Amino acid sequence: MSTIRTRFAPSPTGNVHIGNIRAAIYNWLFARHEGGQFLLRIEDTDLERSTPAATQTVLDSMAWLGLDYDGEVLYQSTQRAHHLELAEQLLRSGHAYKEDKGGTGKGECVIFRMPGTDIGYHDLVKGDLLKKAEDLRDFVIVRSDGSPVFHLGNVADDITMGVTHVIRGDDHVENTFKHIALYRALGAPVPQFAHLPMIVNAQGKPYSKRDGAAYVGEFRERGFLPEALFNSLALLGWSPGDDREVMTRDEMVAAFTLDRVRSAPSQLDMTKLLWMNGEHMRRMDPLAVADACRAAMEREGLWRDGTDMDYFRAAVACMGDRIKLFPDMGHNAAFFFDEEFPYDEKSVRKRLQKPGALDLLRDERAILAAAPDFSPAALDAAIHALAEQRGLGLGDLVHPLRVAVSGTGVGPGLFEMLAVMGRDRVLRRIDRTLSTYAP
RNA sequence: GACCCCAUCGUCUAGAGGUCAGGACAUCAGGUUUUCAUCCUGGUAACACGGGUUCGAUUCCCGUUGGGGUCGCCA
Repeated sequence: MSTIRTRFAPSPTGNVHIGNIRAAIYNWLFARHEGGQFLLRIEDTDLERSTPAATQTVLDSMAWLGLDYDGEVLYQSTQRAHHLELAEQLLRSGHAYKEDKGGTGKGECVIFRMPGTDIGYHDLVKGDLLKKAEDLRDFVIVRSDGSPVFHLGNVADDITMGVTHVIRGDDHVENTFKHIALYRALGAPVPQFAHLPMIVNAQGKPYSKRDGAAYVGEFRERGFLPEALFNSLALLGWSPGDDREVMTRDEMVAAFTLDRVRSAPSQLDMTKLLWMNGEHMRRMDPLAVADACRAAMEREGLWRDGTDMDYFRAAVACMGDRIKLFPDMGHNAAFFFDEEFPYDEKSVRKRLQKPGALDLLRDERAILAAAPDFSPAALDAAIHALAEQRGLGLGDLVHPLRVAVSGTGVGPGLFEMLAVMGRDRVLRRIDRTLSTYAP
């Protein structure tokens, strides 16, 4: 009774590419679905780039997305002696030989000898794949400076970790034939392989930094929800088979199978990701949404110390669907917290600088000052009554008032917004507006 | 160049011989609304091409075209 084991084996470079993290997500999803284990190996053999900070970036990205791994992290750099030992073993068994490859004078390296036969395997997403013997070449497994090469370390560590399913990007399919030969020569069971199509840009080329946000950290900084990025990335190449799209982690775990993974590359649609983010936000607890907005605003330096949390939460709730990303609270709703909010010139011209507009605003102020109750319904009734009394449309009263208290022509429903702001604040703002624009 | 992979609306996808080719995002047109965002209704929009196989191909096979990947003492 062997249990399924998958792994994510990134080399820490300081950034985690979305294509890479998607591979991690699929490994995680598959392991969780099968009740198996999801392991983590850091391929830190490139000492130049593999700094502690770079490794921490990988760990942070995974934690943020909820990709919890089983057991201890295996740092590949600790396995060097073992890798070299395996190379010796291959040398002894005749599966490898030493040679000054290319006669460059760099010294002898260890080269793996391909078996000279065709090698085929069944890829869990691409189907049956075969490579003819003549298309398979011997390859270096230990450099002349004595360091093990990727292929050897990768296979050796997967054997050590007992990995049963290797799920990775399809830029590795060609390597797979080499790896299979290595497993066999080492007398180890060959794992199952599943190669994922890449995430591409509109030109069909690998999606990169130039195409927009390409690293997990960037999505986090922009204020995306990890659930939304997880969901979107999972759906890029996989679908549950029904029409569900907005899904929880648990739902995806329950539905995930490798045979439903497509083998054609796909593009990440930022607009749909934004929509997905909104969907997940709407499913969140309102208090958590407010906290996340605050955190995002703090990150961007938009948070004002001393802001009353109850007022902040009410304001967030009032903004509702208008917030697509958490930082939007700071971008589009700053007027809630800023008594010196700027006035949108166009709105002022259109709503406040028309004949009689300011007089009307004074009347509205009087009514608001006298309103027995500052609830949305009561305010609605009061302003409605004034409109009726003057024979005006509701808009004639609503628009100037909105600009007077928020400086902008767009925002939440006026009466809800006034109720959240409260009488004192509203009156103060009207006074400011009046003194600013009164002739 | 050699080897390999891929091909359904603009995008993400469902589809595993017979469907009005379905859904989502985007888009367009109405409706609701004090604005915006929502929300509701409806619409436009796809099987790359050519051969087969079959009573019947989006679906199976071959080819063409197009796109991509790999060909390191990188990972």
